[in-house]
Amino acid sequence: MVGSQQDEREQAGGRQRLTLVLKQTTLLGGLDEDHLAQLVAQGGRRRFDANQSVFFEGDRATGLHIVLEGRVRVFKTSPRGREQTLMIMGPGEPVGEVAVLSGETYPASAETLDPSETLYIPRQAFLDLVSREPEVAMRLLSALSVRLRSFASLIEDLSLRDVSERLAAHLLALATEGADEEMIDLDVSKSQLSAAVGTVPETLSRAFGQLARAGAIQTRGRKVHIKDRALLAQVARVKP
Amino acid sequence: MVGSQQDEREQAGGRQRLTLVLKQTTLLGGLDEDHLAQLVAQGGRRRFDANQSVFFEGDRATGLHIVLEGRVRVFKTSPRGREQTLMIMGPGEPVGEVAVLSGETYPASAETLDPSETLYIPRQAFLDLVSREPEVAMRLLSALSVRLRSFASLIEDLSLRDVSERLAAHLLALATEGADEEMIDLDVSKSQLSAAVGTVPETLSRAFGQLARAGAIQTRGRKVHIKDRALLAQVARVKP
DNA sequence: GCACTTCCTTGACCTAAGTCAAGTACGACG
DNA sequence: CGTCGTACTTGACTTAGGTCAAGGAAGTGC
Repeated sequence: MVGSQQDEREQAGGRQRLTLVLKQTTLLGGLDEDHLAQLVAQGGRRRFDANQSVFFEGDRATGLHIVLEGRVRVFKTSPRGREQTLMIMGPGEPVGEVAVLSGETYPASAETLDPSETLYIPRQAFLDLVSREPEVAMRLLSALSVRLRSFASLIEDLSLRDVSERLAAHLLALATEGADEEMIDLDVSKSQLSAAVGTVPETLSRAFGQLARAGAIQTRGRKVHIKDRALLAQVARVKP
Repeated sequence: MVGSQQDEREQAGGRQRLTLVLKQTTLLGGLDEDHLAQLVAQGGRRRFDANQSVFFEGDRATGLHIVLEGRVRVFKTSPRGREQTLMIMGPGEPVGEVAVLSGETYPASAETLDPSETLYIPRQAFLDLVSREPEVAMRLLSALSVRLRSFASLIEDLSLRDVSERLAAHLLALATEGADEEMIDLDVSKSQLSAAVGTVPETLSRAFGQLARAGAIQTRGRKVHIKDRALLAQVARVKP
């Protein structure tokens, strides 16, 4: 019976650690231990390999995921196989909440970029929580609103800017949010980057080449050195 | 004094009528008369001519508008003058709420398509209401979520579909939500329609011509007759 | 009804960017 | 380290669609 007792101890410890992780999330960080434990008990941990599907566009939406570890990419796919990334969510961020709040199905697909772990929360449990906890509702409103801003920007890019402009803006955003404002260490493949920028790998390469020949950047593998930030901002048509 | 008393009666009557209108809105329809009256008192009615600006992208976000009458278009503009419509809001719908929920500035511009009237609600008044009234918060979450779905669709269109496909899909959506599933009475100019589809008027005309020559539609001024719905759906790559 | 203005259509032209193909570079594995 | 597979780059080519211009159609005001 010794092995059985050890298993139960690890499980209790695991749950404590999980609520600790949730306490660090923006969305759920305001909840007390009891609420968090209840939420964990209603849902469940999900583990995914890298490049594994979390859900498919059109699937019936039974719940949402909070990313605990790893990254999850949300994207649309064309019949011809091209993809457009909508967003990439990291630890602490919700995925699939739109489908839980309105409609019947997931409006896009989601898959992991890395080996990942999520907390799955069934639809009703989440709706109960949000309607009872004003702070969670407010935090969720804020998160959705940030997402709408991001989508509005992407729409603007796709409609009103060419690929080099879009890439320049994307690189600037990466540099601004990174540790080093001059050296970007791309944490996704070039292929994924092209899906985020809204183009195909061939065109992305060409756009990188243009920016490099113009003297704005210099690339080596996955590293991008921003040589002339003002020029990059000019190409991107944003403030430096 | 007779004129003065009449003015006060009309104002009280106008406020009663206004709360009645608000009672019909999805967002605020669950509120009682007192709350609605309080909200009205905190904000104010705004009247706009057709094609008048409501707010500009980048302006400091002091509050949001509920459309009472008319229509308000939210859009992005490129330095070269092209426009991309994000959404068109009609009576009962909020405009600018994203900016109130996160960030400092409006992320897009808004202008009226028709002579319009709005209820302006200052930022703090709205945030107070949402945090105190769970039902309003839930309705707002649902509304934002619908909007995210709509944006995701637009992103997919702009990135993964060509103009004729986009126009076909747009016409199908209009026909589906209209009174007559075969005859669409366009309620915006062709120029505005092109901004919604993500192109320029010349290309829109050409796309209309393609769909007409293929036998899917027939146009006469602002009326579009859907002659072959299945074909239109096939072009749009959606279900009929 | 007429004149004027604005919207829409059509043609000519050019370019951005996607498709296809092949070669190079890089990463993973044994 | 060598081999293999995959990602990325580059070239050739085609096409979608935007720009510019002009004419026709429709709407507005007197």
